[in-house]
Amino acid sequence: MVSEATHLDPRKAAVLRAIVSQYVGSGEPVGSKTIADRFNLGVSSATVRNEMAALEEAGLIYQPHTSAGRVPTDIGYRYFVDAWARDVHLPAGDARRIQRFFTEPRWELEEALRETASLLSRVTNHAAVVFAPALDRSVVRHVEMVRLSGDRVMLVLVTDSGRVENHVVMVDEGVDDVQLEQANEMLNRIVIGALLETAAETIDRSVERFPLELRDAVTSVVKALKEELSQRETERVYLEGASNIVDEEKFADLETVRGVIGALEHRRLVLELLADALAGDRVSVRIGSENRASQMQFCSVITAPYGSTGTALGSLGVVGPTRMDYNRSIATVHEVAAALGRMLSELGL
Amino acid sequence: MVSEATHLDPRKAAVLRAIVSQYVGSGEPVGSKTIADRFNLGVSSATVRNEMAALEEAGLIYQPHTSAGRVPTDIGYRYFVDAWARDVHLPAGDARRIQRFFTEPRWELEEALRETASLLSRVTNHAAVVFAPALDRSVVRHVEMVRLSGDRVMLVLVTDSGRVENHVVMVDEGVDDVQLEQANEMLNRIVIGALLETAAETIDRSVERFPLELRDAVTSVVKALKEELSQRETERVYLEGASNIVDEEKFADLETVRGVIGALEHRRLVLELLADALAGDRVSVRIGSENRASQMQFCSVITAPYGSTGTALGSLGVVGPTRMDYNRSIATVHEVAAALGRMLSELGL
DNA sequence: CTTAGCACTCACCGCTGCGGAGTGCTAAAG
DNA sequence: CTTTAGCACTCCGCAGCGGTGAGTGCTAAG
Repeated sequence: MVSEATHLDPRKAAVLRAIVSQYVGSGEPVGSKTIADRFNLGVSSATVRNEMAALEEAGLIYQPHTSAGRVPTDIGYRYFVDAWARDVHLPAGDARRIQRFFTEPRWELEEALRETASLLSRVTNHAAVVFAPALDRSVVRHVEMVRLSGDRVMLVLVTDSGRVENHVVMVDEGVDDVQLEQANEMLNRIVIGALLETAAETIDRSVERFPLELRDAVTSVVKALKEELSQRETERVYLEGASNIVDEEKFADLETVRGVIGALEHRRLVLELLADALAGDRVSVRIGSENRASQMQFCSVITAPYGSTGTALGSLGVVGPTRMDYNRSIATVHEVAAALGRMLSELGL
Repeated sequence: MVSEATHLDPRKAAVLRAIVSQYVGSGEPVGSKTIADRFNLGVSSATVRNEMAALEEAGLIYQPHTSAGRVPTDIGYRYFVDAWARDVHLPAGDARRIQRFFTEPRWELEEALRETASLLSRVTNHAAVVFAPALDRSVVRHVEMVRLSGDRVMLVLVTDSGRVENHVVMVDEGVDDVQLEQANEMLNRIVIGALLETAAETIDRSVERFPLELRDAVTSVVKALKEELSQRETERVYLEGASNIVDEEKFADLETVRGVIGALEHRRLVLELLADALAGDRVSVRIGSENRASQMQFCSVITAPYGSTGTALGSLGVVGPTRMDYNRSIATVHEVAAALGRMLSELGL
């Protein structure tokens, strides 16, 4: 993925580090004098200038225009992150804030995840995203069919992870309450303990065990479940703090802001952002052009999987400008993911 | 609320109308010559200038600076809306688009509402909001208690409007499955047919009918339900198209955009916006400073209740700049509300 | 009451000149 | 060979300036 990191001699690295730190803070191109003055590298600005020329040659920094200071490129940020941004730990204040949040009792999974997104956005001042637990491991605990009106039946499916899936299916008008209840019992016998993923197939295999007049209903249940599983995941994305994008990005270009916010509204796109985090097991950082989506060229996305056992239940992350405080963001995402994982594991998931 | 509309003689009114129409289209202050040329009022620009001076005196328009054209004030927009923006009908294209949307079969209430918000935002190019059906009329159809783990029980509650409420409650470890089932049956006997609103109280009144070892569980069910009903409504707000705010507002001020988007993320605030629509029975328009929230001073909010029978089930609307095409927006909100109402009524709600 | 004419105002635009930050290069010092 | 001081150079950002044009308010005539 990331090309083998160019190796930099210690002083070049120090200069790069200084540039990134300074630029992230000030937002303005940083010059050689600033570095020589403020970071005690023990060399003069002239030397720094030489090093900068080399760093620019290597593609790690660039000048917005002749006779301006330097700004990190995406590659420069990448080096910075790989070299120094791992294993930084959180400011104590933030750590406490996160801890306090997770000690409050919380029963509702959805609410908890939404609020986690909100916490993440407030602590980092970036847009935050939480993707709800993957289905893979969920086991069906109960199925209930409830008649809403003549031919509309609500199918409710409860899993051990505390998720409730519901879907309206149509049944033949002729089906009476007794038949429905029989079908319900039968469904429960068949499906309890099955993985949610495979529930539809499990039912499908047993369809001939149902009385004839109910088969239509059962097959539509199967169909509904399959749809559900493929589509619902886009609805399990919680986004909070998108407004942070507006002012935190110094984007000259309103169009860019619009693009980013628009992209965040596309759940599919957000899902993609979070997808590879699910696969990995560490915090993942995607910087600027490393993002596939064109609207995200000026953003960095920091994501992490969360889960109690090491197998990821879901993932979460933040989206901010490439010019962000990577140390803090990474540490925060890491910590929140860990804390959420602990909370879920205490809930027995 | 709105102060008794100043009465304008026909020609002043015509000039105001011209100014609003023109300004909404062009976004630039409109001068007397433009009006005299483009709108055939049969008078010269000098006369228009005189009328404009009077309109400015009356507070309906203003000049951004001396020797600029005129721009409508909030009061001017208000006059415009009251006088001409009612009962305008939709461009045929939009009408068809809406109709087509609502002919697609749709079973999931939540999904339908979310997509309705999306439709509304795409047709109007504004941020759109849909507030889910009010609880008032929902009748409980079924209650189910499902044990998730030792002491955690998931309470699922299905209403005839197709809503599913779920909440995790804690029970005494000692309660076994048989007892739980008994309690469940009893709960169903008590609560089926009750209004969702009053379900908690209904249960509360019958708590002594339950066996002693289950009372704790039942009271926590009651508590959970009460919380649920008071809090959940903020989670029934669907917002789509917030990114439209970014570029459609010509806000010089990024801060304003940030404020608006931030406000839209606050579900409580959005809820307030939608609240009075629920009470009324027509499209409601709130212009600029007519909004209570300070962040909304530069926005107009157009809302309408929807519902099959005349009693509102919920409300929906759009949020855009005060400089919006009121005719179109009002007509669209009206039409979508009506169509959604029809759809729900076909579903038997 | 309407309108033509006119003087006036003021945002906008492009131009110019200046100051300053920051650079790259060169040559001397270590 | 590396570091550093010095210096000329580039170019952004800003402020000042006059011209242009849109739009106004006022006045006086129809």
